[in-house]
Amino acid sequence: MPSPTVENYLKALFQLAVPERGVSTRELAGRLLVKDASVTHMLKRLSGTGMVSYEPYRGATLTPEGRQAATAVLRRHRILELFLHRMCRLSLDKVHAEAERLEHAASEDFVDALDRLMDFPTLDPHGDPIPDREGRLRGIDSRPLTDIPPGARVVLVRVEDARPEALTYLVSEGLVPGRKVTVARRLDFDGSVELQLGRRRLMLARELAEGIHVTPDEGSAE
Amino acid sequence: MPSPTVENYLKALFQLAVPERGVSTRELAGRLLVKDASVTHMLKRLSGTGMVSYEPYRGATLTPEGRQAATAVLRRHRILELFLHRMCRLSLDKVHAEAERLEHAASEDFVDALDRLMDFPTLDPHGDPIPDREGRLRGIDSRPLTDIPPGARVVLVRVEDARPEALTYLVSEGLVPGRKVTVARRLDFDGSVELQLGRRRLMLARELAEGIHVTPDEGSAE
DNA sequence: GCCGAACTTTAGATTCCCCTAAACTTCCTT
DNA sequence: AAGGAAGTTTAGGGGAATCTAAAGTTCGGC
Ligand SMILES: [Mn+2]
Ligand SMILES: [Mn+2]
Ligand SMILES: [Mn+2]
Ligand SMILES: [Mn+2]
Repeated sequence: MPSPTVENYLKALFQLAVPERGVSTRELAGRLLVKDASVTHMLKRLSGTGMVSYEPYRGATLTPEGRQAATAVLRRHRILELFLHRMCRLSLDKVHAEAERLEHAASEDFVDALDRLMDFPTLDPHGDPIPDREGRLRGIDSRPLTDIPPGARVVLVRVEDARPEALTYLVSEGLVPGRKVTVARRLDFDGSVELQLGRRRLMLARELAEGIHVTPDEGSAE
Repeated sequence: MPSPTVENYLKALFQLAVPERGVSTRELAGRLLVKDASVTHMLKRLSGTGMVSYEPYRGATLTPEGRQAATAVLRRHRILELFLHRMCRLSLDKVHAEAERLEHAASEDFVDALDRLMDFPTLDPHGDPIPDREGRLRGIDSRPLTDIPPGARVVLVRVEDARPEALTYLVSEGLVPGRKVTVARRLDFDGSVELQLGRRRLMLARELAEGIHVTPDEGSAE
């Protein structure tokens, strides 16, 4: 059984992966909040166990086994998050930290039981897809708020959970998956976006707007 | 935040405690499946942090802070066990191992949410009392099967979860909390007990019978 | 009161995971 | 084609938790 630390490395490697390129030492170190030297050390170890293919100075990639282990962690994480939010009523900005710990302790059996209890959901409470048991994950077509032309009416489908304080703020403004908003303005010089929320207007810095993914609101004519 | 290992030591110290006597190094080592030398090492560390009072060669006792931390772990453990059994349908002989890991990852908030979800239960699925938030735990008056005179009709209130294989066997025989049975015979020379289970009779070795706690069946006249 | 068995601690090593500081590689810019 | 900045690895060390082997303590039985 891989340690929590190893599971976190694998998950990060999976989430930072871009086709055709290895994930760099620095990138991983940044994500995991450890020093570069620690990452190098761990990559060698993971490479030794066959989870990662690693070429010094060239970055690392998951092997098929590593990928499977990584998506298993991601599946546990997201099912746990949804359970914590939907059934335990923990707020959207708290579930990530809790799931971050539970994901390493929860067995497949337990997580499958939660999955059944919630009737086999496909999205976590932040709008991220839940991998199936084989590690496949369905992409959702959505675009970041920063790509939407002014005037468009959209539905939030995903609100990234990377920076907890950012998420806390967005939750406090009601900007959670499912919420409908209108894009009022886009400031091209800094990439910030102004939203119309009912009668209020809210300015979002680019950083924030980039983490909010939306689709056109084709629903209820209102 | 104490590590999982430290939490396990505190919990064991709490559960092995007998009034007026320190818990011995060997006893702890046996319970935690580590060597005596490892226990000595840890006891010094715990003594340094004020969780344990430890006198070399004389055993160890929890301080008030240590006791509080220990009962908090026990509370998490038992609420998780009940949740896994009652809501996730995991079998009685599997919940302990799962809770043993989750207890170190689950926050008080999460566990309190489960507690509410299950309407503030007082007993775990093995019949052990769930400590309240202050660490108080209600004793249940029951006696081990080995103390019951032949002919008595009794209700199982507690089935110890120490040895997993034993529990698996008892579950397979339907010997779970709530089950009513009649004591058929008691073999004084080895302490084993024969039960009448409907039309079947079942012989239980002393080892097993000692871990089954019962009260007189005052319920339904049948 | 002593002696040995049972128990406990000490000493020294190992694994995992992290750190800092120094050396090394890569690759962009001039 | 350097030269240097950015990125990476190596070297050396530390804390947590474990182990084995050896030394020390306690205590019941004679
Ligand atoms: Mn994690
Ligand atoms: Mn999420
Ligand atoms: Mn445990
Ligand atoms: Mn239990």
